[in-house]
Amino acid sequence: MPRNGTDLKPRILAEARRILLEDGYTALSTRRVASEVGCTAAAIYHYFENKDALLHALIDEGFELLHTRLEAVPRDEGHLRGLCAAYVDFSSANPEFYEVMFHLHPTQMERYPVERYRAQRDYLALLGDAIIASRQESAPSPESALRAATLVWSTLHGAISLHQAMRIDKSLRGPDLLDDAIRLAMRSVEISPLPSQPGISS
Amino acid sequence: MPRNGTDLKPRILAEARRILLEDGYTALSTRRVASEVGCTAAAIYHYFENKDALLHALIDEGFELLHTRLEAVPRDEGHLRGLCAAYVDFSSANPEFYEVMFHLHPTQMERYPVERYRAQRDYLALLGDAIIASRQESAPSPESALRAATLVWSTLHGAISLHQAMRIDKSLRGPDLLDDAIRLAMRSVEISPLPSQPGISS
DNA sequence: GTGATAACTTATCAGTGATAACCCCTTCGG
DNA sequence: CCGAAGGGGTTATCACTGATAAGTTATCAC
Repeated sequence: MPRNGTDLKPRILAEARRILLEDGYTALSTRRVASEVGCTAAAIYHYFENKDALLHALIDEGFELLHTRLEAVPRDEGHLRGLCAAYVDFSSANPEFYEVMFHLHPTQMERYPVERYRAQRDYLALLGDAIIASRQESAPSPESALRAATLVWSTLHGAISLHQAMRIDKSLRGPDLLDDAIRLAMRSVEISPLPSQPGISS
Repeated sequence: MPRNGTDLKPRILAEARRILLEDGYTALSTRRVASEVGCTAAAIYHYFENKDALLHALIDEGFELLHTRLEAVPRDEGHLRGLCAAYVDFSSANPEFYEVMFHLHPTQMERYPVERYRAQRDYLALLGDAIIASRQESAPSPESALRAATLVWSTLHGAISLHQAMRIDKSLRGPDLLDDAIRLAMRSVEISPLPSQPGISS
């Protein structure tokens, strides 16, 4: 039972989230979290197996936040476009969340199985449903919808990634690239099936 | 003058490159490099201002390699498609290079100005030229060619990034996503200008 | 009360990037 | 031929990082 008044676990999570959002991923160290919580670094290991577990809890939060954002998109005829815009908006509003959610490679975080990223299937399913709904005349199979959704996601992610890594040319405005990516993602499902898709039967 | 026989700088670079390619970015530490070179960690700081400078030299190598790969693409009617395929091939053949070249954020490597990534303008220029050449009937302006090239690049990068970070669904084959991205990137310039591009006059 | 157990702390380890101070070998001016 | 200069390193050390083992304290069940 807590001898420090309140339970430490939510406070650790809160401080870690604050540090991540305010000072970025590199500033997130166990000692820093501990000092702001008011405990010892070793205490964190009673609530989280290791630092990656703590980080993973934050990633879960990020996926949950993204999920609510995407669920809030009205399911009208502009559902797919709204999902794309909401995804990009989420990345711009929470760049630190986006970074740890999608940019941390297994190289840097190898302890956790990909299975825990199950929440990502949620938004892929959302995207897939929207894609199926957007072409009710020739409804694609679930598999090809998943593949098309992955391509949409990938298109948006590419622009977001380059934008956040500040790799695009200075003469280009970042938001323009993001807009272009959204338009292209929409196009990718309008004109699909793309020619010569070996893995797709339809 | 070298008292260790050969000059240490190329050997440091060689060992660092080997460690990066064989054991990945996280295994690349100054002490590890030093031990494999046969010197002390502090010696590295005589040849490189800090670890980031060493890493940056490797990134330069990566850009040079990518540059030669792209330059080798025949400039025929399939130039643009060849560039896309060569870019994707490079990322698959040299994932560790690709990671440090395009995935390291300023958060993790903040000492170096974006200007040193000038080599990236080379392949953007290559892409832009290929785009201009591919539509000689209505040649786009250099600015819109740069913008279109960035979108092509972004589309490829998105698929590569998700593939390398192992974020795509297990039921999907990674190469399929990469192929889809190449096709979509080609489509993006065939159907461009995309509708309602605020920043483009043509 | 007494034991068990959860909730910590203290001490410590191994490894990281980085720096200051020193040493040693070569080279060059005289 | 000799002594100063200086590049090419080394040793020692600092301030960090994540992580663990062992000890301590508070709380709860009985």
